[in-house]
Amino acid sequence: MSSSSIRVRFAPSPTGMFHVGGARSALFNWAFAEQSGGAFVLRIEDTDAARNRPEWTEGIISALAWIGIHSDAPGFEGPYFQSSYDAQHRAAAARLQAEGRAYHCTCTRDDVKARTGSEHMGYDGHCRDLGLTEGAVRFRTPDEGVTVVEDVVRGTVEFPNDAMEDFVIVRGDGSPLFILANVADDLEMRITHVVRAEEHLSNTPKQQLLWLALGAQPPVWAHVPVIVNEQRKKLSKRRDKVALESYRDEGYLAEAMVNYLMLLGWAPAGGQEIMPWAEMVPQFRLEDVNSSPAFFDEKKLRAFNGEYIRALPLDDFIARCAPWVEQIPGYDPKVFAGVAELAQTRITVLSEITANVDFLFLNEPAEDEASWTKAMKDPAAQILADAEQAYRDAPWEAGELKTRLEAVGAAYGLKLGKAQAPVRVAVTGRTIGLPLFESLEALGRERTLARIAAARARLA
RNA sequence: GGUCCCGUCGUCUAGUGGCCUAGGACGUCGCCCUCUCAAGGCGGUAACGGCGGUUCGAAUCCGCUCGGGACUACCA
Repeated sequence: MSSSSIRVRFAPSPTGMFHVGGARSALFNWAFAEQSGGAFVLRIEDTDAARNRPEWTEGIISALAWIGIHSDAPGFEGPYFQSSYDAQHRAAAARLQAEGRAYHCTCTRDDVKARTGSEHMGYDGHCRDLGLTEGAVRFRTPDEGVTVVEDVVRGTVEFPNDAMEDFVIVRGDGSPLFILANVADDLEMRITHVVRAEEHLSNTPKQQLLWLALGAQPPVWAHVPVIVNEQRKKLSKRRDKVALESYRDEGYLAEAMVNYLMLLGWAPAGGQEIMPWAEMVPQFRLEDVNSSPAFFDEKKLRAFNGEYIRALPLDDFIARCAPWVEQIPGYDPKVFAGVAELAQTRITVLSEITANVDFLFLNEPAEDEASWTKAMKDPAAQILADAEQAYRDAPWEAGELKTRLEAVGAAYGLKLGKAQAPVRVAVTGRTIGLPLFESLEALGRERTLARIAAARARLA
């Protein structure tokens, strides 16, 4: 890998399950780093001890690995933990104070409100020149002019300085805040491009001021659009299904998830959407990323997943189903291998494999009341009786089983489409499923006849 | 309230002044195929938020307006 000086970072805080929005940001960073042979730095922003938990950190690392961002891949650096850079953060704050760029302040929110008479007005600069030696530390922002942020996806964005309050960079207890720690770390880790979600855009002028005050050249900024729900609100951990892990557990393929996520806010040239990672990377451009929010559409994700499942070589498909089918009591890998191909076009998430093949392994087919009432109508009892008769001595092969059931149905003026329904439900428990006669062949004569008999008994 | 961002089919997008009677994908609807269900094939549906301007010509440029969103903590 040709190494470049490009260094990006992904800096999640471990305060919950790993989010699809975070995954998308990570992927954009990863693609950008990979295409230039640059570095991708993973930094866990764990300075909010009250909300952090080690298992969330583990979750981030394993979720990143799942989508192809492995800690042993070339270019990957970290994980670093923000909490272990506390000394550097404090040093940065001290330097800012020493140079008159920041000052102590003992005002409370209420003090400020009382003075300004407004909920909405920011800090009024009360302690600016008081020369206090304790309390929180605030950064002195310019009173006039504008701070210009050059953003690769948004263009030039100007923020009037008079609307920017002197913000707190260190708490009263001496611990640095995100806004400072984040900048100090990016500086320390020589980050060249900050690619993150748009929700951080309004922090950016402040951070840019911090970079400058710390004597450094700010990075290239790229604020990618947020991912929203159907209400067009930012995806929220409590309201929306956002945990990457839950998609993995449902049987979404990592390749499909990655492909889909990359398309949220970006599109490869030529209109082709299903595209492997290796082909997307070289053509990914930050400047081509859209600036409007994107809705996370699980329907489309499912469609992608179905495509990816169907494209799997059969062996691979079988292997990927293992975590689900192995949990079916009585599971037999050889039997499953025999019907797997029939199931491959019929599922869109891997977890659906269970309902398609469980009848082959369970002692009794699954109970589904709706299927039963739908299929066991009028001539059902006779059809089952005749089928049982016809199958008793039939050569146990799908084509023959089909021919015989066709004949059974014909006696009642029924096409195979109707005639097969009672048999299907008797044997598999459900009205929909794999092609019936191949299923019977796989099940075997003995169990097929037993289930037909059981259904007849229930009907009688 | 303040600051900022965004606005093409229901959704993700292509489109950067004429190739646009706006293309693709998902969804949806219909047809074909068919032992159920899928898959597959074919076809349909549906959008430039609005109003003004610039221009021979605007989805593309400008202004206004409306609508949506983010941030606004001694959280990250």
